[in-house]
Amino acid sequence: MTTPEIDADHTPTGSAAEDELVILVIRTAKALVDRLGAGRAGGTSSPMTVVHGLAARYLLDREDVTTVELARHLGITKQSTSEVVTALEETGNVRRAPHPSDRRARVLLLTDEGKARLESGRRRWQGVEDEWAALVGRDRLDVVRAALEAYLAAHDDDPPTDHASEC
Amino acid sequence: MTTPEIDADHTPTGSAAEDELVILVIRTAKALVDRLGAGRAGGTSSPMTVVHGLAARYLLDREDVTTVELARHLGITKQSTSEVVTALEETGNVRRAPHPSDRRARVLLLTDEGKARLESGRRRWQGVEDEWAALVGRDRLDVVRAALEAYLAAHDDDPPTDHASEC
DNA sequence: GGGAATTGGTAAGGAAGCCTGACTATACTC
DNA sequence: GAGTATAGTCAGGCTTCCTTACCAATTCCC
Repeated sequence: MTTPEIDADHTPTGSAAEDELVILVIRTAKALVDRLGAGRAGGTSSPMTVVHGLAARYLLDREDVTTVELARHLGITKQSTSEVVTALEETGNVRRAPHPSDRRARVLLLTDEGKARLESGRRRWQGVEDEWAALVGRDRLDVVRAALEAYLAAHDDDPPTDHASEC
Repeated sequence: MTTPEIDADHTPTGSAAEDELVILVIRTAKALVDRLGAGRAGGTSSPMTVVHGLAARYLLDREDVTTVELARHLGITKQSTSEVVTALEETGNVRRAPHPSDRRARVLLLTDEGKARLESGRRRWQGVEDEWAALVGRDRLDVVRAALEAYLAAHDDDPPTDHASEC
């Protein structure tokens, strides 16, 4: 323990395939998704998939999120978002309440049950993160976090054609 | 650096939603995929999707890759991999050649055209990476790369039930 | 040598996630 | 009040991937 000494220059293994960073991020994300999904298979409490988790996660501590705002955050269409929310609603994790000032909109609220389940999910995520930290060190992971946040902050807007502003 | 002394206070912004690292990785990956896919929409040269890119990327500089090995690398079933390879073959990027020593197997080889297209794709990835580097600095990105590689090295084996070794 | 079990590969059908297109109902602007 | 923009839903389809089922070549083992 205590800093596994990561060796930041790659010293290519010789054969082939030094993955690009972009590829690494995508592959890691897939590995994480698979990992998290595996837990779900065990009949866990989590809603359904990762998207549902992301959606619920976004709802936490917010009380004025509408479907379209969630859609923007998730980077998918509002229609797909609506499906996700419906699933979340049917499993008792989310409640649709009338919007206080806009009668066509509805705010999405986590139910108590939803909060509890999300909390369990978050603990699981935290576990993975801790494990990762044990591998490379907390400080490195902080750098990773900052870099990812910076990227997302820079282009958090590649909407898959909200398609409402098209002629 | 190399300080076991964990300094875990992130100074929460107060309002809400400090994303977990796991979430950040997944969201970044999606952003990247969307970004890369956007280029494809413009009638670009790239095969089809990110998976195809990952597959082609793995084939580069290797000459003895079979479908199942590729499947293992991609983390999907061999059936799905076969589909991917077929698509790659139909677009002239990959060629299936008989395996030198195993007559039931076939090796997957990038055609010259495939190599050219892959190269163009890699340049695009590199561009994204450069942009990111401009944002956070090369050195930080090197840390990110190392951390991702470490994670993948640790659990690169979550096969979605190869399902051939069951009961 | 001659099965039996493995392994590489393919084919057909289905589940899941997301998208486009079309349509209400409310809100904003003049 | 008319016209446009926005929140949301419904219907249908595409894509990706998985499951189940199946061949063909290989290896194990007697």
